[in-house]
Amino acid sequence: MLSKKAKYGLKAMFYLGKHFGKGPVLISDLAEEENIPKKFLELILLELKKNGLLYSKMGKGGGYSLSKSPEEITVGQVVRILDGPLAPIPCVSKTAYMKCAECDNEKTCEIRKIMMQVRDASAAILDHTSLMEAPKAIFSVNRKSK
Amino acid sequence: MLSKKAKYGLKAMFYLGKHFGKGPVLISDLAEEENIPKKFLELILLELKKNGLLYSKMGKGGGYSLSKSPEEITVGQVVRILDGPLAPIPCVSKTAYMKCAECDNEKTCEIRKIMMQVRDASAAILDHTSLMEAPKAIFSVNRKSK
DNA sequence: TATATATTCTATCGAATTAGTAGTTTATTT
DNA sequence: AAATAAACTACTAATTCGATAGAATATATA
Repeated sequence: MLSKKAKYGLKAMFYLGKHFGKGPVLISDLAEEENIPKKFLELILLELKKNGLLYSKMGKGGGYSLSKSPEEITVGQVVRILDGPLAPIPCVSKTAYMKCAECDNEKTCEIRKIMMQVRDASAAILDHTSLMEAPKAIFSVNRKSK
Repeated sequence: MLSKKAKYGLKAMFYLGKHFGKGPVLISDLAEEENIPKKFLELILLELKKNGLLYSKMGKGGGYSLSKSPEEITVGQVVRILDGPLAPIPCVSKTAYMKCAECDNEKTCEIRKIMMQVRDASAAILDHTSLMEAPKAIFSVNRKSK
């Protein structure tokens, strides 16, 4: 499940994507426009900033803006920062791999094989969808064998 | 993230799949073989039984077995019972749809469009992978447009 | 330099979820 | 009746989620 945090974060990022090049946006405005609890949004934007996706400026005339163009920021990046790895289980994560405590033979683990496919499919979609092209459905899943 | 509950449940189901046709399996044996806390496993098996995936018998000579052949049970079914809908957000779930509280225009919601793709990709994999064919990689994700 | 503005930081909090455990009850076989 | 094994009920500790509160810091401008 996508957390509210990630959902709010994505909303904010899309909003900032639409405003890209038009100067900084205030947290307050963003919160009101997108119906996000302001204080919660503060933390979210800060986290996205610390991970290099946002630029901010304090004081009058300040606010938040994307640190690069919307085409260069993917939904996958945002989700990973706010919700952690896309992988359903740590042992199939490419960005945060961790061996299963119990599992002795990773090669033969059925669960791992399936979840690997799920991870790959999800990552393929989320990592190739930027804040610009988001609305387009650019992927499909095709049956191969059997 | 796949919960431990679902992970244990899948392990148990694969185990029962391998023992299909060889008589009932004891919770105790299953718990020990697969390194699952016995009491926790009890609850899991009960839930899978109540949802029609397992058959059980009390008393001596009793135990658990699949209620149908392993080919007929998919990983998706097991995960949905134990962890709920596959969809990352309720508004893209086919089995447990729920409108987003805030969202006024579902058609134009970017997040929804992306998560719909993720759901479809995940469901395609999990719903077409049975307890038998689990180890095979039968799907791939192909880029379409752009 | 004082003031207003806006982000940043630290801390806390209630509710829900997760991952179990304990103990009792019921059904079944011998 | 005794042994066996699942079924049921009820907790609980620890963590995560979704926030909120208030103070600190940086920046612009008058």
